[in-house]
Amino acid sequence: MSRPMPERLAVFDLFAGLDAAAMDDIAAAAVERRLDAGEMFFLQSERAERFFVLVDGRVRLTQVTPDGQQVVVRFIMPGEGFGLVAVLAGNVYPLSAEAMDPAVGYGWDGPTFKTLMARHPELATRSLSLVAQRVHEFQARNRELSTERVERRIARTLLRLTNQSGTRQSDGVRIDLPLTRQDVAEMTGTTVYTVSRVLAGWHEAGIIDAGRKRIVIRQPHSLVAIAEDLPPAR
Amino acid sequence: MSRPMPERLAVFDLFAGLDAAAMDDIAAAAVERRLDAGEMFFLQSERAERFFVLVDGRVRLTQVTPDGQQVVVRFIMPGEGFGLVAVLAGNVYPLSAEAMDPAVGYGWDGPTFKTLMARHPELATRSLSLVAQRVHEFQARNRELSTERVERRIARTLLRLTNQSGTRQSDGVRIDLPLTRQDVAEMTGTTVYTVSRVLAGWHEAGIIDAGRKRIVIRQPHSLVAIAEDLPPAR
DNA sequence: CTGCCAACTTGCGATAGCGCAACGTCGCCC
DNA sequence: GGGCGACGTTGCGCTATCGCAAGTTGGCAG
Repeated sequence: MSRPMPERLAVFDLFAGLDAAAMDDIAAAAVERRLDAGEMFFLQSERAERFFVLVDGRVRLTQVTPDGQQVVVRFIMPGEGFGLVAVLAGNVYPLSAEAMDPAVGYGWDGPTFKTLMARHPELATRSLSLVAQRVHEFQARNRELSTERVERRIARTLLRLTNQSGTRQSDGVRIDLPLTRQDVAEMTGTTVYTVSRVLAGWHEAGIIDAGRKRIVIRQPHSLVAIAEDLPPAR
Repeated sequence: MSRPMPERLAVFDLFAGLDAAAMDDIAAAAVERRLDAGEMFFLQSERAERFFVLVDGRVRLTQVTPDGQQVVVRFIMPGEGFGLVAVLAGNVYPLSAEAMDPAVGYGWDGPTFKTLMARHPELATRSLSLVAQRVHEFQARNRELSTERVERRIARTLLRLTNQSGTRQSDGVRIDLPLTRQDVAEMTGTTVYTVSRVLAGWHEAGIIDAGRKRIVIRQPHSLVAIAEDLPPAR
C-alpha cells in the first residue's frame, strides 16, 4: 500500500489552509485503497471505521430503505470526501459507497482522525464547515422535495450535476456521469417512467440531448427557467 | 444581561463531558437573550452572527422558499441548540427562529466559539457529532420524502414529535407543542387539507385524539404500524 | 456480425393528493 | 357574554404522477 503524496492531498477541500508540516503528518496517517469498478468502499449499516477522500474515479452513494427501495444520495468526484459524518458520529454507515470506475481513495479511521484534529485545530474547523455544508445541501433538498413538482426537481438536479461534473462541448454541457434514468429517478424522488417522459419532452424542445446513460444540456438557461419557475423565457 | 449559570449549561448535549473549569470559561462568554412569544432569535438570510442554546421556552425553525412557501424545519426544546451550523459555516442563517412562548437562550458568536473550541478540543468534537447527527436526521427525512406516502410521513412525524416532547397522560401521550394542521403539513410536505383528513381518519379509528393545536396519541402502536407499513395490527 | 440484455420509451388506466370554496367551531378579547 | 378571527373540516372536481405491460433500441460480448 503506497504512501499518499502530501502534495496531492493539499488540493482537497478538507485540507485547505493547512501548512506543509500538517499535511505531512496527515498524509502519513492515511491508507490508500484502490478499487475496481463495481467494488464497494463500504456498505450501509457496517460499523463506520474509516472515511475516505477520493483521489481518482467516481463514487456513487446509495441508501436502501428498510423496505428495499433504493435512493441515490449523491455522487462523489475526485477531491471530495465521503463517510466523514458517519465516522465522526461514531455510527454505522448510513449508506453504501460504490466505485463507478476504477477508483483510488485515501482513508483515515476515527481515532486517528481525532488525534489529527487535536494536533491541528484547523482540521477540526475545516471538518466542521464541510459537514455544515452537507447540512445545508440536505436541507435544501428537503425543501425541494416537499414543495416542488417533479419537473422542477429534475431540472435542479441536472443543473447541480452539471456544476459538479459538467464538461463544456460544442453543442452544450455534458454531464460526465453514466447516469441512468433510474439514477435520476432515485435522486429526485420519482420513477423511471416519469423521468423518461420529462427528458423526452425536453429533448423534443431542444433543451437537452439525451441518450443511454448520457445527458447533454444544450440550453442551460431554459433549464434554469424551469428550475426557477420563470416565465418560459423567449 | 445576567450571566448564565455554568451548572445550567452543563446539562446540554453540546457541553456533555466538559469539566467545570471549561464550563466556567464557556459560560463566561455567553450572552443571555430573553424573548417574548412571537419574537425572533434571528431571521432567515441575515448574516449568521450568533448561535443559541435554548434554556427555556420553545422555538420554531422555519424556512421560506424563494417563491414564498413556508416549511417548518423543526422545533427546538430546552437543552437543544440552533443556528450552530450557519455560524460555523460562516454563512447566512438558512432559516428563521421564532420563540413560540416567552423564551430564554444563551448565545455565542462565531469567533468567540472558535476560540473556545481551540481552548477546549472536546467542544469541537461534541460540535462535530451534533452537526453530524443533524446530517443524519435530514438524510432520513429526505429518504422519507422521496419514497413514502403522505400518511406514513405524518405518522412518523407525530411519533418523532412524541419522542421529542411527549407527556404521558391517562389517555395516551400528548404532544406538548401548539401544533397547527398547517405546521404538520409544512413538516411533512403536504397540505392542510390532507393533514386534516388523515387526522380525522385516525381520530375516527381511535388512534389519536385531536383538537385545536392539540394532538394526543392514544394508540402509539397503531401509529407505529402505519409508519412502518406493517399489517394493520389487530 | 450477430444476438442478447440492459436501458429506455410509451400507451393507458388508476389514484393519491391537491386546492378551491364554503362552511363549522373554538376560544379569546373587549 | 358576545362577536370576531384563526383554526379546522369536508365536498368536489382536477391533474400530476404512478406503475404495469408491452414494446423499441443501442451497444457490447463472443
